[in-house]
Amino acid sequence: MTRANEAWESLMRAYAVLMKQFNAEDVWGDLTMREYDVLYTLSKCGSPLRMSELNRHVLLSQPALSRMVDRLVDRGLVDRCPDPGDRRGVRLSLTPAGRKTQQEIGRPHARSVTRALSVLTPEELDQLAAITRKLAENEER
Amino acid sequence: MTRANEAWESLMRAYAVLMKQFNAEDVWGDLTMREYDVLYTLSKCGSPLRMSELNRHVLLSQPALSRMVDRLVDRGLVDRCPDPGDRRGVRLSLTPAGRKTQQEIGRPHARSVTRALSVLTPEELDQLAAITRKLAENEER
DNA sequence: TTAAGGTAGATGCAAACGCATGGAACTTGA
DNA sequence: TCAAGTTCCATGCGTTTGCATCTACCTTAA
Repeated sequence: MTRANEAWESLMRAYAVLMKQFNAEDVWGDLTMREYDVLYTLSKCGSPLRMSELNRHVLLSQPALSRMVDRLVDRGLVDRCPDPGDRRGVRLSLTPAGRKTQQEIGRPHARSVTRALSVLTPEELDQLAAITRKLAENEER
Repeated sequence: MTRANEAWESLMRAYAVLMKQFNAEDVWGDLTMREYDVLYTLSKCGSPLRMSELNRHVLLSQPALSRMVDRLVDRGLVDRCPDPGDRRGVRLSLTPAGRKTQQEIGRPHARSVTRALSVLTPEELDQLAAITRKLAENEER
């Protein structure tokens, strides 16, 4: 077992444990965590976002994301309009209602995150952020 | 945005990026990553394992796990037998075929993991493992 | 001993997923 | 300029998922 494999296994385990914890919290309203993730990504990355770009951030297949966006559009949380520059593509953005929903869920969820990670020291938090950022940025190889 | 929230977002993003990378690798045979995860957990945690124990390690609802184990039993990869000490429960273990399959997939996958994490220094790998272990162990609060 | 409450895992069912594929629009090179 | 290849997103379809619920078994306490 190499160091790399131990680190990855430990990361996966932490992810699973925390995701379960967060999922069990009663803050999601009538959204799933995955749906919230889409709203959050749209709010964070700065709309409008392309489908493919959004898909890069969300752990979901392209067809599944396509249909989830469908549903969010139907529910009035996301706006999907054709991209004038590339007529194959779409431009996705939050509606005002979508932004509101994201914020209302995001606030208590952010508190849960803070609480769950409060076992780490500020130095550890910085290290964790730096290391995982390095991993995520190294998208190709 | 607190440090904790930045760290968590970065961790999630790294997880998503790496999972997509691994999923795209052609090493999974006729298993899904989630199915492999079950076999891996059984091999790592030392069988026999209770359903509920297995469920703690796998990011899947209890019913979904129950049915996945069904399928793995049907395919001859997992053995499920009643627990003599608690007749509600079951004892899950790998069959020889299951162990073989896990190893055959695990080997190349482990190499992918090593490669993907090779952007980190040994010190960073140790820090990552230590920090995420701390997070996972703090299961309750 | 037994009734009340809790825990382990299975099952019905609607919703969501991934894979394969489709059509339309962009890009490239001859 | 236009045929071949690529990219973008949507759709058909069988499989898997989560929620709610069920049954069976264990535990506690009166």
